[in-house]
Amino acid sequence: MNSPPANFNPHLSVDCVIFGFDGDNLRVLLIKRKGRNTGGTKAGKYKLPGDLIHLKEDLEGAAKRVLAELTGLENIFLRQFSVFGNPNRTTNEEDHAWLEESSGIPISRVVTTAYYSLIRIDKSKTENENNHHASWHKVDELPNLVFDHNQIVEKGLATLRNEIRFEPICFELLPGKFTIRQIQTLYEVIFGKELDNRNFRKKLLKAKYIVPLNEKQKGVAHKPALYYSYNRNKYVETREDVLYYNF
Amino acid sequence: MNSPPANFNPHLSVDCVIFGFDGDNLRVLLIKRKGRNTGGTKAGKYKLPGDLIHLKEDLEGAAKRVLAELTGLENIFLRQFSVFGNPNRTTNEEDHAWLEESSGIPISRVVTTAYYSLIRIDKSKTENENNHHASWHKVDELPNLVFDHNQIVEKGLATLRNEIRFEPICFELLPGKFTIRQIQTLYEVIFGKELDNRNFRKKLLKAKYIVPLNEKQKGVAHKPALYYSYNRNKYVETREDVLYYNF
DNA sequence: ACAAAAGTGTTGCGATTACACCCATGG
DNA sequence: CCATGGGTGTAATCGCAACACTTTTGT
Repeated sequence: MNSPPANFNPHLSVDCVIFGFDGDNLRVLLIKRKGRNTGGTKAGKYKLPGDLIHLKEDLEGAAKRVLAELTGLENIFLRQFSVFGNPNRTTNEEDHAWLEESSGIPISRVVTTAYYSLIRIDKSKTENENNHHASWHKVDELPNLVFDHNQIVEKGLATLRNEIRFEPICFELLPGKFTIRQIQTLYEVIFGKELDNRNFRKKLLKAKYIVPLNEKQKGVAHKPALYYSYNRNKYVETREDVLYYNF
Repeated sequence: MNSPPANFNPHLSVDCVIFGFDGDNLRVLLIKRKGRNTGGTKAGKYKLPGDLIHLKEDLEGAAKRVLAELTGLENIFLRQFSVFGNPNRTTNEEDHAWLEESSGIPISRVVTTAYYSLIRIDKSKTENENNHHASWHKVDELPNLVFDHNQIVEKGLATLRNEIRFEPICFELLPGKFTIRQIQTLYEVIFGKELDNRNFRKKLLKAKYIVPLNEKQKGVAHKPALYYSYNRNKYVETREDVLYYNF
């Protein structure tokens, strides 16, 4: 009925859990599914950004492609964390119909490799600048997603929660200059609990890769905070993992 | 030229890095590749146990199937750790020929999901009891494996090294009753360094899930060691992670 | 002057390290 | 009685947790 696979493999996909931090909340970038059904009653379920893998394409390459299309950014933090291959993950009727329709080929089961990615919201294309109907959603107030995408987010979040304790990857989520308080808030929302701020700064500022700038906040109605920046080289050289949170 | 896929998906496989501990060394279970070439000049390269995924089969199910066939064991420790999907991972000519021959179908690129598994060598079928030409190899003296299997082992080992620091999974590798020294040796070979045995026991024996038995070693030419066993329930109940090695 | 968030030090406790000798057994 | 590896305690140090007040700014 349909022609054989054209440029992509009908069994393999990547999906990206893209995290961003708006200063108060950890958010995930979702897109609204396009397709015939969009106008119907069940219009526009949300899904994770993802795509089938092109023939001859690397998995990570596919993830980067999806990311670049969506956010306009290259060289962003990207890490594989799991594979989802349950044979009935795509058997929900509506989901399956959409799959075949949007890919144009008959599809039985899709195994997806899941990546999580950390981006600076301010650097990304805004929600309206791309034509993917993308939007940022609070990670703890997500709508129902297609397939097993809720599960994928959950596992991606668990991975982030774990890895951020040992590696200074939080800076991928923060602007180029930031205050210590911003880092602390980020940790607090990721761990879901408050941290003692004296102890937090003490620990954090031992890290030589967090360097103070000669610049303070402006226009705030309280003592302005000092800005810092992250020196990746200092981390790579020394590999000192001062961040070691046992929450 | 060939008939379409019969019972399995030609793009998806699982591979298992099966670790065992013989009392002195960490070992990996390898099988010798069967096929026409076996008799030829380049006879019998080693590979990881693995297989293509059956249609409608779960990824983890496939890994369990491979494991059960090979070792005769069910319910063994199994954990997904990565996906390898580089499009030229199977392009080595010899490897690729073997792939198509043994599967009977034309194959372009195979994405494999890698699992690592911990088993008690003594409980497994012996090397001769199965007909897969399986053998245990010291993890630091592996031969050249097919495809990217050396890389897969390396990453599996790195994962094990990390996870064993936080979870009491070492018992999966030890016999039902064991001495503290055995655990220590296991950690030493995995971390590749010696540990202070007074401090090691002190830390270890705080864990309530390691319970002393009323039995000692017999027939050793020195003070016999006390045997202990692992109480999984005590761990699951309390989740006390006393194992916390910062090697 | 007031509100609001930034920034700062000390003390007690528990965990980690370093380190050396006696014990039980088989041969 | 000797060789072998099992098993034990203490003291010094380090890192972590708990905790409250002063500073700087805008209004």
